[in-house]
Amino acid sequence: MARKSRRPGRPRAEEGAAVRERLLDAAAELFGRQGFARTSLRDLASAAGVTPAMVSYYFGSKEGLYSALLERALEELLPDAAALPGDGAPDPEALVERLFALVTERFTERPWIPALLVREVLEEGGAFREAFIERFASRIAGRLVGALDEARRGGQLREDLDPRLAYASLISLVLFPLIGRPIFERILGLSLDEAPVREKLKRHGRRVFLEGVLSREAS
Amino acid sequence: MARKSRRPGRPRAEEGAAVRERLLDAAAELFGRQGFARTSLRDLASAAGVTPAMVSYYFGSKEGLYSALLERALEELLPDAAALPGDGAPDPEALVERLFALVTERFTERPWIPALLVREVLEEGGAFREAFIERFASRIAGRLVGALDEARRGGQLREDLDPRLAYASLISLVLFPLIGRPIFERILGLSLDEAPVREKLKRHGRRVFLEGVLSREAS
DNA sequence: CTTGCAATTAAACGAACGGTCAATTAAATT
DNA sequence: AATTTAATTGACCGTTCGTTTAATTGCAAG
Repeated sequence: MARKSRRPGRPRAEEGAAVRERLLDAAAELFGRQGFARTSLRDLASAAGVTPAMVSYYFGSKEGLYSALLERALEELLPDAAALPGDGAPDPEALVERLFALVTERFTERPWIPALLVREVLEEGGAFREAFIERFASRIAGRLVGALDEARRGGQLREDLDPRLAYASLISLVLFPLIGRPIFERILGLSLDEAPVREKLKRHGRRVFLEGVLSREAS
Repeated sequence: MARKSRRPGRPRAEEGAAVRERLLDAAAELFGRQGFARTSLRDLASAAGVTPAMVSYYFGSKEGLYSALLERALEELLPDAAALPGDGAPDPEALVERLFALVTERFTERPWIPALLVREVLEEGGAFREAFIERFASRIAGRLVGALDEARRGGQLREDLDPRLAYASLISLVLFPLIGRPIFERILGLSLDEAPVREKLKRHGRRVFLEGVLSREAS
């Protein structure tokens, strides 16, 4: 990776990608794989082919690089979130289908996203938990709980359903197989790299959730 | 916590609990709350009221203390796992009820267990993943998948159900609300400290899963 | 009562860490 | 062409970490 040691000084303009971007890429890779604390500035710099001082230069500190990375990751997910439920027409089946498809595909094509989620949101003291809740989870939760409740009042879902618990179940069914992917794959002998398996998983999850919450008459 | 600094030497026999146990307790608390890397030996020792050298003395190293802790945690959970499915009589409803009750109660009364699960099993590179899969997850998975498949062949569950995916859904519904407990509690305004909320959650999870997998005729 | 082992402390060690800085080179501006 | 600014390095700093060691004290065995 890192070319042989260079002399100091500003490099010629022709060469490769911006250092800032390479540092962010290296951070996504290494923080996702081994976590924030276990990744040293020296690791990061060497993966990006520069010296640790560049982290200070571009991001002020290791924490700064981390914030920038999370910022970028969040930015990538926001359009997905925005495209989720049609606020006006509460069609729970379409919403659920869309949610399963979105999460399953995004999280398999960019496996460092669930890894970061585990490390920085689920984990006690995770650096990203606050930002994630404020700017992401609570917004989505609000809309989904609202949509579920509306569908319930419209008679599509079971009368006695608590929409908050339904939301928790939905998120569990959608997220946990991908968050626990390495473990499930090993003990069940499945591979989400294969598209047909992903399809089966989506179809199965959708069905369990919908059968579990739809009202009997409406189904 | 730690009494004023003592002179060296072996302490009088009368006083409190064994140092080894106090170190394990402190490790459960601190590793669960702030993680392995962010917990220094000095933190640990001070929480246990001794000096960091005691960790070397009793466990050889910080890693050794960690292994001993995980060992103890696993030992605590094994009886629960053993008491799970009656191998002979596949009654999915009873099994599911037992599983929800067990996990929900254990994980709320000892919140450092889900925290450790996140950190050391779910997390990429978690130190406990291998041991957990070998000695715990794969055994439970084998038995549960078997029980689910048997129930399916017996006509209690949907004919077209893949028991491995059903297992994944079951585990997701049982585990994720507790693993993501702090986040769910915040964005949904619930508190699992209250027993009635726990009961509602169990009942809801059980129902979603069972409605999602039971065959229509048999229910 | 003595001798030796067990348990503990204070002090210190070397390694690794995050971070800073002067020096250096190239590009941009005047 | 001269000057300023941007980007980069290598060397270094102070801190913190996990671990080791020597000294110290109590207890058990002979």
